[in-house]
Amino acid sequence: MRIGKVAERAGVSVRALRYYEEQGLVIADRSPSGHRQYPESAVERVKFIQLLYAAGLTSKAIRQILPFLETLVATPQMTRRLTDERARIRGQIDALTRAHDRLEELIRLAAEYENSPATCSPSADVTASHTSPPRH
Amino acid sequence: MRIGKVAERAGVSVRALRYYEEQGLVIADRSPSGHRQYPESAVERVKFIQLLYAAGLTSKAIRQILPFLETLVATPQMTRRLTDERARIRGQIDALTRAHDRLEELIRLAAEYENSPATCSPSADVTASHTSPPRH
DNA sequence: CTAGAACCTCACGTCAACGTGAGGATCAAG
DNA sequence: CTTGATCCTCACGTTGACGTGAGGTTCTAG
Repeated sequence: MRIGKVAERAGVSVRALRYYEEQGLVIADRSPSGHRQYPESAVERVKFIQLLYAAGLTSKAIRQILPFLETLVATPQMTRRLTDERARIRGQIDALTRAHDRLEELIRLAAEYENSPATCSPSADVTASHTSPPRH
Repeated sequence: MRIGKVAERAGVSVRALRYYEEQGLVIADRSPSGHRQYPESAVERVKFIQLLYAAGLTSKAIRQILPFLETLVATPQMTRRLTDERARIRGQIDALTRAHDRLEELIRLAAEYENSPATCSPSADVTASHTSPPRH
């Protein structure tokens, strides 16, 4: 399969695929004329790479994890990398969840204002990081 | 309060605080000599800014949301911004959760391999290791 | 009074994951 | 055979949130 088709099916740009090769994340055969030739499996591989990128992993971190997919051989270092990244992602989810909850709180206040602008509490400490009190 | 103290208490760098001012996220008085003077509330404000940065908001997005904290006046656009960002964060949490689950799956496979490498790989040459050998 | 800590303003450097031409070769269809 | 789509390799540009000096002023403790 050629690069354009892989890009289309994996939902990434052609440039991204060339970049992934440059980073050692995908390997492509070459036709006699120099065009990249990908196996079918490349599509799933690229999708997985995208998943990890979306989770905040760097090219380097992905490159260190990818060999496990092929060999399924888990060295202690490999296990360590996997669990480390899992921990990082958990932390990231926590941070996002905190931000989400704070925004939700603000959205609730906004809704209260839209329902009755005149009666809104004048000095709620909106920046404080306490959790909202139990609503009855 | 001066910039160094605010930085320390909010857990950010002095440079970051100057950058936030440049971006219009915090306002600081100036002493006659030109040193920035922050109110106590600046610490919480900066922590909130950091929370939003950590959730992937840009300076611009934060700048558009911050006025709501002071006025508590919710225009339709403000409500829109808040809910839009909440949606974005939810999407981000979803993506992270998918990556997390996928890593967990790999970690499970790695653990299986470490428990019985022979069933995963033909080469059973186990050199001296401090990990506990398989007990019959 | 003096030294060092803390502050100031430029202004260039960084890093990652690509985007965006430039300039040219190759492929697929009519 | 030609033409338009697709591909190639450089190689510089982009974006965001700061880092990092350079060169100079101000504050504060002894």
